[in-house]
Amino acid sequence: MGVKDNDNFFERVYEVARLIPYGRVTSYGAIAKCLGAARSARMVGWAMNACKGRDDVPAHRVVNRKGVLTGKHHFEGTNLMQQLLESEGIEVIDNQIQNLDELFWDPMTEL
DNA sequence: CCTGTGACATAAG
DNA sequence: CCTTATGCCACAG
Repeated sequence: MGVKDNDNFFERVYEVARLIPYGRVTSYGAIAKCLGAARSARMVGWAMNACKGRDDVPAHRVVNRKGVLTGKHHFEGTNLMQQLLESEGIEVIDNQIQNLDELFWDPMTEL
């Protein structure tokens, strides 16, 4: 329907992001790798920037490799992202996800 | 076609 | 821990 259903890369990022289980997180690089563009981690983040307005995309579950909420500044307010994560049972201290080892969800491994 | 940009990743100091 | 620098790639203008 419409002129273009898929924007490809962006849509794919959103698709993977939607698959992130509740109370879990993943990294930009992991998603990028899952898409076959392991070196385009920045594009994933950029896609997130364009995800504003999409309730289907839990961007708050996507963090950087260290589990740091690097993109929190792109959410409304200053601590919305952290609140969303804590709301799912994820402990966040100083913008960093705790127990990342267990919470990390790898789309390559889990899928 | 070229340039700028960006919520990363990695390395180096 | 911090900042800088480089690579890397998709997209917008």
